[in-house]
Amino acid sequence: MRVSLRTEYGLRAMIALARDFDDIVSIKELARREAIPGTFLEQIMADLRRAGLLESTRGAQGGYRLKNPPSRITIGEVVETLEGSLSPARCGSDCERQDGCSTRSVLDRIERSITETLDGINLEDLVVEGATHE
Amino acid sequence: MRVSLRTEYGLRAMIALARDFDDIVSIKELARREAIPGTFLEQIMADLRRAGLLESTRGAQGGYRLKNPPSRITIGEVVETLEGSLSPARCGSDCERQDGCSTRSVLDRIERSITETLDGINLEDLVVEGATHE
DNA sequence: GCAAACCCGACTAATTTAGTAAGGAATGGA
DNA sequence: TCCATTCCTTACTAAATTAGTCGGGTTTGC
Repeated sequence: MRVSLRTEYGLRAMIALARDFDDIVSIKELARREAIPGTFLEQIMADLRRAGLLESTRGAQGGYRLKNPPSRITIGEVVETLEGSLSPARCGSDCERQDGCSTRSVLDRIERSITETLDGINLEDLVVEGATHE
Repeated sequence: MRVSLRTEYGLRAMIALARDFDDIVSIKELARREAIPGTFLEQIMADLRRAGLLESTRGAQGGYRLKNPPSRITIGEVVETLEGSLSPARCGSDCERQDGCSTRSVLDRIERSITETLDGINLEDLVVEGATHE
């Protein structure tokens, strides 16, 4: 259960955009600032845009910016977009004790707890926390 | 960031042992009850024993049981044993802004939050919650 | 002694991760 | 109008991880 590098990159890019909320920043510039491979970041940003967390401007002088203010975007949204569900192989239709299945409730409980935790932290929190970094 | 099947198996086995806290249960029996491949479970149990969460008895009529009462074992311990750290590639010695590195603090904060959450749930909680399963 | 059970390391197939590569489409400015 | 810039999309690949299997060894109760 580790956070993938892909998600780390996505979080860092989102936090960088949160720091300059008013500007449009290109992938090239973001990749340079955060030392992330450009073509990889391109894919990540596309996913975040499709998920409705970013908006893009195409063409020259184009780039990305947050679709909502930093305080309105949680890291839960970012992580869920880039990682998908927490659960492993799901208890499917072949599970004979579907209703009260204890396995299901254990994983669900863990998933709910973690989701709640991550939804409780927004980008603004992280910008403030990491403000001293340069 | 998904919980591996390996960890799910480990959690289920630990919960099963928590239900019969007084008995010694063999891997064969545990594997049957929880429908987990026996030789795979064997490896998982060995890891949990090495981590100090289980104790084993060798030879005929041997098996495993929890080293401590269910209320004293958290799922954080189980998950950490079986999954290892949450973090991806760590911010190593080549990171030029080691001290105030914002990346580091972001991942650390996420990791701390999740760890706290998982350490707040013990095996007894889960036994009670899943008690209706059969 | 022998069967039941844990113990241990090596091996493998399938999947996921972390990218790279190549080209297409939109757009601002000269 | 042209063209450099920038986003957009799909396809591919090497390395790592996951989910096991396999074959043997050791311990112990009966």
